[in-house]
Amino acid sequence: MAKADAGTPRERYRTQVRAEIKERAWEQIATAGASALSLNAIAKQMGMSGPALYRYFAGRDELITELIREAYRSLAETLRMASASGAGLDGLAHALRGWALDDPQRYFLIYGTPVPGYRAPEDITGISSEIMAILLDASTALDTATALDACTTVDARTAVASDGPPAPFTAHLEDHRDWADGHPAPAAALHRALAFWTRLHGILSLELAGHFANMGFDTALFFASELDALLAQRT
Amino acid sequence: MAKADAGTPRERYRTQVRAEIKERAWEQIATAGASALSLNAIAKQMGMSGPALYRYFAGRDELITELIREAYRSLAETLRMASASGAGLDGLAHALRGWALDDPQRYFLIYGTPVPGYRAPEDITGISSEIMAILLDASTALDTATALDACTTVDARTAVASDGPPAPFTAHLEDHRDWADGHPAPAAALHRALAFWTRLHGILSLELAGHFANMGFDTALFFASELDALLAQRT
DNA sequence: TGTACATCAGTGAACGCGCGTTCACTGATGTAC
DNA sequence: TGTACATCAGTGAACGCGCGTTCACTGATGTAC
Repeated sequence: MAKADAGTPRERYRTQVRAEIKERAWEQIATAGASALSLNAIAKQMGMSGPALYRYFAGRDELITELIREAYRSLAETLRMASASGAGLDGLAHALRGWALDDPQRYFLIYGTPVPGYRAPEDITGISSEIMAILLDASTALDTATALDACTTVDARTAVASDGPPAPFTAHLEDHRDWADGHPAPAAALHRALAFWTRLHGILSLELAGHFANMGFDTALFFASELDALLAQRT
Repeated sequence: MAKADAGTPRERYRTQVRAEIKERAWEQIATAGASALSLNAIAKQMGMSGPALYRYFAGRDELITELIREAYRSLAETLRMASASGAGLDGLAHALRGWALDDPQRYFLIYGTPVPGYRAPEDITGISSEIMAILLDASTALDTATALDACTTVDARTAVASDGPPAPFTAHLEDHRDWADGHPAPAAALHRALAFWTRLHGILSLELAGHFANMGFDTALFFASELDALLAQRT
């Protein structure tokens, strides 16, 4: 009767098979992309008949949704661990990059071309804003540290990062910060977090899609360069 | 016998029907994404039978390839016109944004999630590097103008844009500029062009995918802000 | 100008495929007395 | 401990669908004399 009957052998078997289905699904996605994911193909690969999967998922849509959820959770946990190890925005960036390179199609499942009409369920929005919260934490920490530096050193190049009037868009964010969901980050940190997200996504998505192939430069170096510029920039 | 028999009524009809097929294809892509594109559905919508389309395209793959080519050509022409009107990098950025917002799925056809295994034909690479050349022109022009400013004015904030030793990645590009395809742009301009591309793509792709929906800030303002930062940045 | 022929757009039937999904059923596993 | 029953994983057949693609054919349009 209890909802979490995880102890009984049958329940353990169930979760195990569910896990294997998802495992095969990830393999398929990595090989041929999410649009090619097929229940029958997964079943065949597991040595079962197609309808058997309906014991574990209500249908293809539910499986895909679960995979998206899993991708979000995996990314959130990766960033949470990087954050916990005290690496700051720089560490988050490299954790993000590592996670993306680890399974490009998983990255695209979250940040790739949207399929028109699909709506992500409610709980995924939650994970998504948890990710944003981690970014905002690190962003706030950076700005705070920079401000302290500026007070205790005479290095003008560091000081400029928190000097002068705020950028127009930073000012705009003062009045449009609902998406930060109550996070106490200053507007400058919101601004930096947004730039962090979009700039790194820009590089990663083009890199993973192969648009840098045959261009010959070192993509890791470019990534690091953009990251440096971002961290040094005044918002 | 001549290859371009564009004058004869039959040829005019042919190109007209071909154009309508592509038109319907774009409508379908805009509605349901590229993966949902179906020859039979297009034929039905035009009031013909499915096999009729094989008079105009060798198959689904050729049609999609042609659409991708058309998207690249459209983008290249849009940027070429913006460039010709003398608007510089700023104008290119807004032309790019307008083009992307005009038909998000067309943008994703070029810059979206790649389908593993697909290889673009040779001539598309050509258009792609033509786009890059336009970017490099504008980027070079900006750096040159900035350098002149720095010589004739005493505004230190402008001068810093071309001051000091080059960034490490700019130095790296000195040795890895084959992709510029003989373009005479200085390495700093290559660097800025790359940042232009990836940063704006980062914003646009997330915006078009709906990741900014319900965040409440003005995406156009964010775009302009990132553009300003990019143009002011020293490379 | 009309007649004979070639070109070619479009049709309808058909093939084979794989998809998601349903349903009635079998057989093994777990549970209650 | 064994017996009766309930649970439930998995099967195989079937449905309906739409897809890309081929093929032989019809009929209209253009061309050559």
